[in-house]
Amino acid sequence: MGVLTSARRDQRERRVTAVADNARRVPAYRQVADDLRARIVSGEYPSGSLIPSERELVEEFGISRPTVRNALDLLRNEGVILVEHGRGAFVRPTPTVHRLARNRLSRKAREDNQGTFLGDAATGGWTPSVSVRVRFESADERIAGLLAIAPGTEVCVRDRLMRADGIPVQLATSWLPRDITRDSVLEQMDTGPGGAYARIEEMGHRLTMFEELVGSRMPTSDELVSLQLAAGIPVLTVTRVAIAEGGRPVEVNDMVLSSERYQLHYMLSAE
Amino acid sequence: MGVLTSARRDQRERRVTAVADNARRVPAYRQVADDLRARIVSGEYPSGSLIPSERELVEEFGISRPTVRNALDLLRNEGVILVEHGRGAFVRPTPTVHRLARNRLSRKAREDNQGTFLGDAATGGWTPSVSVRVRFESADERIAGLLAIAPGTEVCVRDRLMRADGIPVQLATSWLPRDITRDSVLEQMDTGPGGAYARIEEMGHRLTMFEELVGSRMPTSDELVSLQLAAGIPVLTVTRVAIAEGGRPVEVNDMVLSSERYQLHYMLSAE
DNA sequence: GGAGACAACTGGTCAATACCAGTTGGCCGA
DNA sequence: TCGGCCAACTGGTATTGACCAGTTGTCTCC
Repeated sequence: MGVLTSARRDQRERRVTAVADNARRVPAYRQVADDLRARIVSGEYPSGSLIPSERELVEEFGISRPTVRNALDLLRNEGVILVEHGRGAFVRPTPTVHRLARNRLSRKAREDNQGTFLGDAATGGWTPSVSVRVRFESADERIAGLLAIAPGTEVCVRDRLMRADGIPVQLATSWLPRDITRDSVLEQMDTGPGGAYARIEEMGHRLTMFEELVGSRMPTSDELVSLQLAAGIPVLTVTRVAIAEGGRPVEVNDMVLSSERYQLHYMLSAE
Repeated sequence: MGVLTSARRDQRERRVTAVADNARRVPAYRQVADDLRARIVSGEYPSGSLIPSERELVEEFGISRPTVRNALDLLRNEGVILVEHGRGAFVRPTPTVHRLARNRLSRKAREDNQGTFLGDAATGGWTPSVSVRVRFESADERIAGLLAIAPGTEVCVRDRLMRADGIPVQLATSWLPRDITRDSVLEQMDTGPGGAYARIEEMGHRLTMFEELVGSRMPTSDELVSLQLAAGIPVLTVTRVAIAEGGRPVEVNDMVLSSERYQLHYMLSAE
């Protein structure tokens, strides 16, 4: 006999007595989800531990398996549990958050290390690694607008996948006008010490500003795979435009970060 | 007879021929979701329109209702459709994005209008309204740390719900040390022209810096209700610390924004 | 002793069915 | 004419039953 039997009877009695409150009958699958969530936050099911199997929960609560699965789906979409076929459902360990340093784009920070991602790694104390793919294409409407060039102009595109301690944490795609990158190391996979921004400056485009546009959304299925995201975890999106002396935009950088592992840190003047 | 019958037979034949590819059998509910999603992006089901009812889809695809619901749940969690009990499922219209201005915290912007939210409204051209609740409590660990005060010190807490054109778009909670707010309009609901920051400066705390920490997560059930969020839409979280001359933090502000309706805009110096 | 088969778990998918709960519009009676 | 009721839609919740598909430990056979 499950706990829900009495709970439901209570609800029914409340309805019968026609109390004026708006309290709705709580569906069984919600009750189960709430119960399990409570056990997790209370520590009864510690982080990383296996929670009872679906069939065990069927027994315990006295409800059918679809209803149990409905409850577990809720917790999964909230990012509370992690389900593995053939193994079971685990309490999701909360990963450490990498805080993107507020000064990550300052000239000094850029000179001190190999690039912004490697700089973040140095600040955060984790081991970075990057996979790069370079290709060329015609600028579409959006990129052309952000780079202030004509649509169709050839641009150099750098796709990168960044890892922290081997775990994929960030996807980035940069677009640079080809007239800046042509015959430079920017069209190679490794841009050398100081990163791409150092090379851009060496070619006479002194950077003055970075503009960042921050949003958030659920990951696409591609991102879900490449960032190894769990269900119910959104991504942070950052579009950065690097602006050189004279106001010319020289790079657009679209970043996708696991919201579970990243926070962005900004410092703004009050003036 | 549904479209899936032949699709599934194809899969089975492919398995029998033992082709070396890793193509898995695609579950029926996934196929239905993919099909419906394709119809939506193709424009066959325009934005805001009603898609066929669950029972109609059962007929069309020749599958059971639980399977249809499974497919619709997918689309719902992706934010593709919006389901209303008793009415049907609608193609989700993509709402307009409010871009939080890069200069929203500059002194000039603050002087020009009633506060940052009202300033954003002026920039974005929508009609703002705010509900405020003021209360007092003891600072917990986190707030005390951010405000550089002793835990347990009494603080003034301002809870706000901001609306754009009547639609709730932002939740904010501010903590201010009571020694700053005592006997001031900051403990009233309406802080007057220029907003809270203007009052803080009038009391002799000239603001020099704002620090912002940006993250993202799925909404809590409370936030889901008060921000009227659809399933599958994450929220942006911003923790802002206002720092006065001399380096003293004078306000901590936790903001929760619908990621669907907000983007944050930052401008960073390259120096 | 080691490799492989297999049993016994785990979750994943799907059907058929029943009834509850909002919404809507039309019909009927006052 | 107008108000209210009700039928016929819509999605929401839950059951029972079945079989598929990964994972893992054990047991047997070589």
